[in-house]
Amino acid sequence: MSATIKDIAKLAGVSHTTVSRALNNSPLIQEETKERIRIIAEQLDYTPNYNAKSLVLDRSYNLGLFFTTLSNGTSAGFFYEAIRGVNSVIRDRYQLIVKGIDDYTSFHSITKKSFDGIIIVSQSDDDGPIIEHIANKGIPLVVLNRPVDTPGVLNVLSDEEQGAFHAGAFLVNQGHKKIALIEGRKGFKSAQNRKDGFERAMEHYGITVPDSFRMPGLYDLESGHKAMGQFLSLEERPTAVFCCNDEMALGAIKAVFEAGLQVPKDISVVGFDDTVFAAYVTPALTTVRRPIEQISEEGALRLLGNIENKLNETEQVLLRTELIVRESVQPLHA
Amino acid sequence: MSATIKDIAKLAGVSHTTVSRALNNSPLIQEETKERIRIIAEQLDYTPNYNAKSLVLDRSYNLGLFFTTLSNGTSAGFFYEAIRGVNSVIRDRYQLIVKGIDDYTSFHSITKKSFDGIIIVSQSDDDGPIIEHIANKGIPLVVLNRPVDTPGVLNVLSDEEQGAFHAGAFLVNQGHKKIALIEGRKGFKSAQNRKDGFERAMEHYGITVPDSFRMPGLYDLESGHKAMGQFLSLEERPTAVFCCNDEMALGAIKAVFEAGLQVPKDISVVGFDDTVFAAYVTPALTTVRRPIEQISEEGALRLLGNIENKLNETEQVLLRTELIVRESVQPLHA
DNA sequence: CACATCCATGCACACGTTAACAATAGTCTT
DNA sequence: AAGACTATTGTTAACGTGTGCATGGATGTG
Repeated sequence: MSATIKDIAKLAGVSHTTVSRALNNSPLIQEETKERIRIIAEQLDYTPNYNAKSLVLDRSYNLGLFFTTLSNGTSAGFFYEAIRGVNSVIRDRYQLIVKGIDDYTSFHSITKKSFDGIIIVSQSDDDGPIIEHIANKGIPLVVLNRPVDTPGVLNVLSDEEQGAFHAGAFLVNQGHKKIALIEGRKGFKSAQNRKDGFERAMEHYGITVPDSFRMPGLYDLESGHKAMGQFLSLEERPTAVFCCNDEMALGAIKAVFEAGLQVPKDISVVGFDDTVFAAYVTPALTTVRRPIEQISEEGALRLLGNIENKLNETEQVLLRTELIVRESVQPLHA
Repeated sequence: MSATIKDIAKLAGVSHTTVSRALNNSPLIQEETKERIRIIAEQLDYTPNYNAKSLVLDRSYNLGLFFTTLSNGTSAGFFYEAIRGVNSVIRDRYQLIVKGIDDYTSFHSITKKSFDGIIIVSQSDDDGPIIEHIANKGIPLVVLNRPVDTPGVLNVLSDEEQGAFHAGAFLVNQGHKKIALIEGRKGFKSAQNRKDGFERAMEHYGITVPDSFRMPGLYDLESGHKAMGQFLSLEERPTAVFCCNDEMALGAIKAVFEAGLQVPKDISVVGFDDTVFAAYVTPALTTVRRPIEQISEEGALRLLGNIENKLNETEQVLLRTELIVRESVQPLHA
């Protein structure tokens, strides 16, 4: 059906070896021979058979992009940005194969032959086994978005501690002194990091946060709502609340409105994640944005570096988050 | 490195052909021989080399999922749902290769050898050339989301005319009689379909829409804002406005608020698309949802049918939209 | 002029798999 | 008991490409 190097060879009156070399721009072949062959290839609309190439070169030209799950729980914006970021660096050098980890019944088919490298956008501790499997098989790997301590694995993620620090600092700089915290789900590393950053900011500015200004949370709407309820029932209320994610912030805002108060006029609220809806709720939410697209770009870039230079660099890279200031924080003039 | 059928053959004391047949469960091989070979394969942790398989079987096990663009303009939710839908159908039978059409500098590398089939989620008329290229190459193809008249191409999309009809009918059923229309961008087929559906609903219920109740639009925030401005300046205002997409609806709502009026109390608004933010704006937008996930499922299913049965069914499938009722429409009691 | 050197190309095989055809042994038929 | 048929396995080539080694011609050198 489609032309092969042998067809070209016949027309050019050379061996298929020469054609192969010419099309790969080998220095062994005379320049004019190359040119002649290139022209014939063009005329025949020749495209190399990548399956054959793969077989002999032992490369697949495939890059795996695996998400914890495709079916549920991954936010659309997150997903989109991750694919965009990776795609922007690989362009036409590799094919991007998108998969959900939970679609695998067995990791058996994940081999060095079928993937030149793999990018895991990890959103759960359950991804441990697949990470280990891939590392064991010796496939170049980068894990994004979640800290991971398997040795020999590249790891790129956002510096959430720093992001939370900035959010806290911002509140202080806006004149707030009575600042409360709604924590993330216990056991999640992100929850710990965000809390740590917040605490560090408070310490740094010499602000003490009483125990009554700290409430646990579960990263969901309801727990944010409940926590804010508690704060509102205090004799001395906080003037600002830092919520460890946007969803809890939304719940918190709802609680404020239900109490007949206003955000940000009566209480300021800051979230974390810059979820898609953050810009559209009322008031638009001031929040911390994780640079997902940048993370995936950086991750893809370093992975390609490892693949193409046959290195095995294995550091952990932290990228800075960005504070997105919208309308949910009120400056307080002393 | 990794085991091949020849390694298995040696251990089993048979020829590699027998191993190949055994592992492919050929009826030619004795059941006990099969079992013996399977056990050895298991022990060696054998995985077939798909590149070799592909070469001889002339199949790639790859399915292309192409979007008009990845870099810009595709909405995240749309993107996510499309991938989910397709992914749920193919599972482990194929690898899903995600690409942006605008990343291709040449379609040259898109061949029958590298893709067993291709799904195009089309969002622009500019996709014409690639569709034709793929159809010419004889690669099984389905185009989603946008009507396409290239012969020999499967086409699955939502019935927007019907969706707009329902939206219009809903307004009438809520008691509205003075209903206005903000049209989509001229020249877009979707604009025509949505308008047609709306008109049909008005006719069906015997409601006349004066010319002053019709404004052109560009599918963007600003044109929606401007059009609503016009309606508000009329002596006799409409009580409800159907906007041909959500973004214009948003602009329209903004105009209402700026005029000191309320949605839906003073004017009801309906959108189209169920964009991600539709649920989060205030008031939450009543709108028409296109079943993207269902479209991509249906499309993938039919594509696989064509691939695996070597058919070339080539019909156009219209799927029903769904009216999502939220808070932007007020029932009007006569 | 004989020999070494270098440049451009070809030969033959390899990659891992499937499949057409051949071969062997056992079974059935008459 | 001979021939036909069947069931199971093996032999060999093929898919399209890349590469180590061999080859042959041109060029340079003493």
